[in-house]
Amino acid sequence: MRIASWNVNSVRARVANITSWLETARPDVLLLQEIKCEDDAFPRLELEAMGYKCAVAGQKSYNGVALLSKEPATDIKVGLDGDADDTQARYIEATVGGVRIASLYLPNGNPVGTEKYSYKLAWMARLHQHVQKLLKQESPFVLGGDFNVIPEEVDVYDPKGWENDALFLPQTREAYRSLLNLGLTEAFRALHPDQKEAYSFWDYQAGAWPRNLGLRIDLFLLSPQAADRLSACAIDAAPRGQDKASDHTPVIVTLD
DNA sequence: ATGGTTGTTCCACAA
Repeated sequence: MRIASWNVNSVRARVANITSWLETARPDVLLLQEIKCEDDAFPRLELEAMGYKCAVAGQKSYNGVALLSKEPATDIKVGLDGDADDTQARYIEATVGGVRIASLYLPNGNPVGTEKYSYKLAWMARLHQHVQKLLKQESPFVLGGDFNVIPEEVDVYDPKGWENDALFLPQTREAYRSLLNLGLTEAFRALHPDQKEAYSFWDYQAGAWPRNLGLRIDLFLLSPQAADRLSACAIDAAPRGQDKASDHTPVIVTLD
């Protein structure tokens, strides 16, 4: 089973990029983030024509996540528990082929020192709580998406320049590590412990893409039962170089 | 220190 994740930075602006990538990549599941539209505006017909069912948690203008799958997804859950007032569409989870799969868009958190950063930490705490519940099932699950966390120095082109950013602050990485330490496996780094300059995001500004000034923030976290089946994890940088590209590129994990 | 870019929307904000 191959599961891909892609922050598309507006699904409506990216329909051509997504369909052309799906034509050749053909993952079993595609997780999307930052779809930036409500459910009714989601380009369902175009993606169904590619052979995918769509489970969508949309929102006007900002955020929004989706889970596309060749086989129908069941038991769809939208949002994380723990804050009834949270209206941001950042989490969708469903079962495909016996695997529980989540598409998540973790809050960016900048600027630090504002309510945006406290929301990020609170959201991570809610995710932590939810993962504890999932782990009790002792079955395979995969959390994929834009984590907006730079796990380690090797995952950013300029660690010094990012040390005060919400994506790389010690407190952010601490919350991320405590999530991992529940017993999850970060698929890419587990399989490629020494690979440098393996990025999944390059800013639109300042020639970040041609200069390869990137970040690796699009991740797959696997439960022990999913990690047992982990056979590959790759970043496909090609879509980032195409016309009208998102600032993120797809990452693909393979479970046997 | 600033500016560099993209998308959505209302004349900024988020990234």
